[in-house]
Amino acid sequence: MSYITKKMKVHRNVPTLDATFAALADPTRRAILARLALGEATVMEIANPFDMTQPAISRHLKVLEGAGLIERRIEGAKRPCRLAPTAITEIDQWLGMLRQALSRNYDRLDDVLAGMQTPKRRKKK
Amino acid sequence: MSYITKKMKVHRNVPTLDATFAALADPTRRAILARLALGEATVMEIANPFDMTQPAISRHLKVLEGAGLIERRIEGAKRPCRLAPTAITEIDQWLGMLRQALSRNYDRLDDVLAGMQTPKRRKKK
DNA sequence: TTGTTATATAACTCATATATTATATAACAA
DNA sequence: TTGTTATATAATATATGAGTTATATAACAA
Repeated sequence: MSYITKKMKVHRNVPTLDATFAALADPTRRAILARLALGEATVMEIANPFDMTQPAISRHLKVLEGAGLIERRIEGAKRPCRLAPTAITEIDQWLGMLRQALSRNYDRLDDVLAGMQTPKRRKKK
Repeated sequence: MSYITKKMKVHRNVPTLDATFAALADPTRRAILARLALGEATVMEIANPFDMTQPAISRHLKVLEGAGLIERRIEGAKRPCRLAPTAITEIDQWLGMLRQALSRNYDRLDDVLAGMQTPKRRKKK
């Protein structure tokens, strides 16, 4: 029996996780986040170390902002960026499900191993 | 002053995080993982709830396996899949950096707020 | 005002990803 | 053996994504 009874249409209406994971899938964007982990920075400060044009970086920043991974303020002509907490929280929540499942599997493995010692015994770890 | 002195070529030589985040960016694949969190399942068992063809699901499973998110055994003609722990661990490690930075920012905010009470006090930038 | 700096947007190219249908392979059942 | 089930692969169409150059806008400095 399946965990769901009817055909499942994948809902694209939870764009946040899509956007966040997609944003993190790009190494340039992860490098930008690593940079911002050191502190706030303007677009040009971020762009400088990269072998890439400023428009390319601007697009990456837009993606990161859309994913809730960074925030930007306006300071004259500059747009300093910094890390935002929201997306990380959401990711952690979702990963929690997998972590739990994996730890349950681990417990089950312990059961199996324990069962090999004392067969026919059902044990909880 | 920049945190790195010369132009930075983004290294594509850490394919694991790329692959893992990219795998998680797809809602179908996240739904598959959610299914597997309930326990091992064969390809057809996984495919059934989805409004999508079997080859499409097979490809998704290949992506998930390539990302280290699932493992598969061979059992006759069936290929049961289950969650794998490796990718999650790696993600957690990487996210750790962001979490740390965010909590430091939070502490700094506390400093700022504290500084507002007692002005002229030295602020750590 | 004029020129310069900081950033964003548009138009375009090229590569990659996702889905489909059709088909191949391998195990199983009769 | 033959037919059926379980899964994978190939060929293909279409969409999306990341980079480029050129240009627009807005703030700043002189």
